[in-house]
Amino acid sequence: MKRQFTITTPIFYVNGAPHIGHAYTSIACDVIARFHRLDGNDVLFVSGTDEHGQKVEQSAKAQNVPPQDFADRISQSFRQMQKDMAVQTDEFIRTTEARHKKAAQTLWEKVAENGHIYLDAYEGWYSTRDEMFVGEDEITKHPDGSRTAPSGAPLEWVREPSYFFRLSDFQDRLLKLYEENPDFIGPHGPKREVVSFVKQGLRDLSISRTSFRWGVEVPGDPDHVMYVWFDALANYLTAVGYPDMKDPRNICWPADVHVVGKEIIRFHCVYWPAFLMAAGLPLPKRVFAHGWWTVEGEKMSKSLGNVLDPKALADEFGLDQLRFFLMREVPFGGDSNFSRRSLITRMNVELANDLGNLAQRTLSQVARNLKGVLPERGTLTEDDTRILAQATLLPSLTRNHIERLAISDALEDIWKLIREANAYIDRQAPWALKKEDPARMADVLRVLVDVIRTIATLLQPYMPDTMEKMLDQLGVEKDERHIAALETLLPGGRTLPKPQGLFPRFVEEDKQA
RNA sequence: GGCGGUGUAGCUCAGUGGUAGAGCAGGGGAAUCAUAAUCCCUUGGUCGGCGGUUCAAAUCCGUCCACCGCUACCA
Repeated sequence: MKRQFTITTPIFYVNGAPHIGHAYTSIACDVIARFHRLDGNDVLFVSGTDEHGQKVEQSAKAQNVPPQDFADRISQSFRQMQKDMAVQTDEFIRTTEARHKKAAQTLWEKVAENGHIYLDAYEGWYSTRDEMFVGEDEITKHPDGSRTAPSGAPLEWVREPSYFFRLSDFQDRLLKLYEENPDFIGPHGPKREVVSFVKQGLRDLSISRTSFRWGVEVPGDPDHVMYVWFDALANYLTAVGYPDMKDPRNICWPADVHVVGKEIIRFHCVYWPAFLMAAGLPLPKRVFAHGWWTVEGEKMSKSLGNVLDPKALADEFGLDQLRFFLMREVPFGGDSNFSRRSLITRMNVELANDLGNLAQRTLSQVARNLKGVLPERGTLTEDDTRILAQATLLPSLTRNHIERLAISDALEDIWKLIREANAYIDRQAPWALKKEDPARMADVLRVLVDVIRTIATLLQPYMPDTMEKMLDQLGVEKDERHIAALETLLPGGRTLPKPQGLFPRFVEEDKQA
């Protein structure tokens, strides 16, 4: 049954070049989006960049360029990264675009109209040198009564006018939301953190700043710009045409899932639903937090110099190989470690040996022993029926996993069938049947082609380029590659192209000192 | 400090009351269609420690230890 499916990546903050973490979250969303398209659904896949805030203003100043130029450059690098990773978004929202400012300001006006915003003052210890407020627990108190920030900068008590959002009014409604929609936040760990955070009591949220200018102006009070998160979160509405209620993309709201990094879970699970409730808008159905990558066991950081560039990795190992590894290595939602060794192991064992070799050994026999012509489905033995049944079941198993955002579990099930197919070909030994019973040999090879077709079809979201080639080799036409098409058998008699290895083994170059 | 997470085979992890699991790595064998790939069999764990509940606990409760994350207004 066809349905509308809307998915978003986190909105990327433009204070640095994209790294493997940004690629990971983009690819994960892309796999889910592609799977839904393959399954016949209408998909809106949204990504974008968050370009306002003091940090951007400062970074631009440090480079002596206007903030917009700075943001343009970094935003472009994120777009390029997604292109390099074969991530196909439908919308890319930049928070500096006019359409977005309009959406954010309209959202603000709605929330204000409904009485959830008031003007007061934000007070706290402020470091002029760092241009930031410092929390009570980060402050060092000195014997003479003075206070300093972690940076050592002196602090002064500052009172700054600020608009506040009545977040405290939403505590009960938020708890009710989590309770009535157990899947609203995933996975369980972050969910408990959010729930206990809300249960501890919510304070009203300061949602405007006067200390810098690089932001969306607060409607009716040009001295203030919006707190970046009020601005940034609104991008999800911008993507569906808000506030134009006649925009055809309106039907894409509410989003089915916001995929986010675990560090921004609170903004999406607490502030965002509260803003939407305050504006009287429908809430997203789900927020899902994924974990972080470490690199060779260490935290990725600029100072360690181990920040991974996704483009360089794709160039060295292959884009589909990289996509596969990122999706396979870790249960979506958990933290994981990136190491060359485990990437190479997975490439060689799972891609080259298990899958690539399965296709190659099957197709080379079709090419050599059947003159490359796909045979008709023959009389099925018990063994044939069993593996075909497993293949028939696979689409719904995979669909269920994707529905739960269990991206790696789906691969696990697909690989179970791949291993089973390798066992099947050994049991049936079509190379031995060649002389004894050529008709049976053709039947066995046909069963294998059908099984591999199912596998390749379902792997398209993960490895779009290579699976396209595999389906070409299997003689599957372009319009026979969606999930529903698996229910129709390929007609026999097609001539298959000459098979070629798709996943070469990766041999590490000798490292010379 | 508070809240939360993790701790299961050499490695990465699955397993929420009923005789310890998968993949990789290791060992033995088979096969030779294929990218020296594949298949079969197999070694290996007092499920972080201690205590408790139960006929029965990796699984529930308590406590301790180790590591990690969050602790709102700089995303």
